[in-house]
Amino acid sequence: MESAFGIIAEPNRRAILNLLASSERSVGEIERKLRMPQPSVSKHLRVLRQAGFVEARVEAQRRVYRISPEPLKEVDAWLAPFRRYWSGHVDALERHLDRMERVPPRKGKKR
Amino acid sequence: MESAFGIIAEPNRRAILNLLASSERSVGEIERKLRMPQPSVSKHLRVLRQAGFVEARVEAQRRVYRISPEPLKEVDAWLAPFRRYWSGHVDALERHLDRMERVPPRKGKKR
DNA sequence: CAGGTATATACACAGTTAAGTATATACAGG
DNA sequence: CCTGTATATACTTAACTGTGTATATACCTG
Repeated sequence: MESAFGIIAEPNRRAILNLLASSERSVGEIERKLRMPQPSVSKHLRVLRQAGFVEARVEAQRRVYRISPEPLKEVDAWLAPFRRYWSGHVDALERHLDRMERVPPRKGKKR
Repeated sequence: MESAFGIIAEPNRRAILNLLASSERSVGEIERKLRMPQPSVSKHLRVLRQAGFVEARVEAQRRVYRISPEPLKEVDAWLAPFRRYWSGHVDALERHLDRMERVPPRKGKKR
């Protein structure tokens, strides 16, 4: 599943991203902070890397991972149409759209 | 998988939410607009309903679904720490945190 | 070079789940 | 009532995906 949404559906991956949100980390640091087996960390990081959520820098035997924002940006963008449901500015337009924008599918009108 | 993230990992469910973002719809309307088998629509709607993404109003034999924002709000909130990566205001603080906030490498066990 | 550290990968397995098909329930209208 | 419409649910199946275990690769230090 290559969708950004599918990637962040996994709790451990979100935990890793949360950790990287504040600063870059090596695999070992993630492993210890999250108390998660090393192969698991590496595998999740691979998924995140291939999906563009993180990128790695090689530093001797270490790989230091950091956030790469593109896919998260995409998720953020997807949320846009829904923000009106909680973004305070509850004006008439919203209710209006909600009631009117129905497409009567080729039959008589109802209600 | 009860997490809001798991729920929206499914493309058809996102499509349904997108449709409902602009206005409420009956099951049949969704079925036709998305050209998706009715049992599939009903099943996805159940998942969405149980997870709090939508709520339904009964209207004769129809069930009219509409967005219920809470879980999406939660997703939106989760994104907050990452917004600094693309929210324009790229100031020194960010890079600073990114470099400095590393665990003091060794010198005794942590905690 | 040996030995240790850091990370990646291969493989088998188990749990989850979306899709398809069939059927059940509820209501409306003649 | 009977029929058609609208929606939900049961069950099976195939595909995926995360985990654990074991191993491979790379690099550093003495």
